[in-house]
Amino acid sequence: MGSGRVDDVFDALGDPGRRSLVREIAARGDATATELAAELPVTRQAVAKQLAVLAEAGLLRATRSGRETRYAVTPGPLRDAVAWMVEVGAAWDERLARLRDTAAR
Amino acid sequence: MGSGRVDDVFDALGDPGRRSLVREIAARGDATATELAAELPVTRQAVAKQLAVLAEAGLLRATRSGRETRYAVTPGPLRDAVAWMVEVGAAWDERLARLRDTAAR
DNA sequence: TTATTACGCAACCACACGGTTGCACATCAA
DNA sequence: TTGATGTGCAACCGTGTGGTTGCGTAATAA
Repeated sequence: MGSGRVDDVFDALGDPGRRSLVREIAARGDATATELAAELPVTRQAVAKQLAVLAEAGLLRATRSGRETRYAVTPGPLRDAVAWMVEVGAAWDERLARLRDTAAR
Repeated sequence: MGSGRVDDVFDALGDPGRRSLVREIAARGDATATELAAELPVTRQAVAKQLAVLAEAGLLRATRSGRETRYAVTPGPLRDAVAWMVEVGAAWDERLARLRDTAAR
């Protein structure tokens, strides 16, 4: 169950840098590669690469307007990943199943 | 918040093979490296290495009895990871609500 | 127009890491 | 004891990938 998309999400979230990007974008609402790179010790191209991976995994949505491309968080895949964790956890600990209510919302 | 332990969990779950191991152990209840490797196209040492990573992240608990070491899932860290995802998702939702208010005006 | 800004793409590089082989030690059965 | 089984540790290897530099192009500003 839910292995296809969920796998991509975990792969994408497997990198600390990418997790920071998701966190930052979620906090800002949206952002461009240039904006994000401005406050990081890496180049814009590096950030753009990671944003591409996140977008490929479905975690971000890219919208180009004029000469800039803005990225925003797509909560759907996150919910799938949460479901996976709850599922695995539920097999071992029924207490975790209660989180399903909170997460499913 | 939620950066220390959660980061280890995502790093550990970032590998497809390790996710399979967690899934399998959760289904069995517990298992040893030898048992798991018996049904995989990799060596016991490879499995043992991954189990060590998972245990280091707090996802597994190792219990040695006699000459065998059995691993079982520890649900705590999974809960933290779920919390992180819900948190990020919530931040997005909040932002979205704010945009909705602005647009309605 | 010219200059500037923001992207995207393509090589290239270095290092982390998953996997392997080999070996030594501990435990249980004979 | 001897033999089989289960681990753990160390060294080595190949590759995936995050990061960089460099360049070409589209969109705004002057």
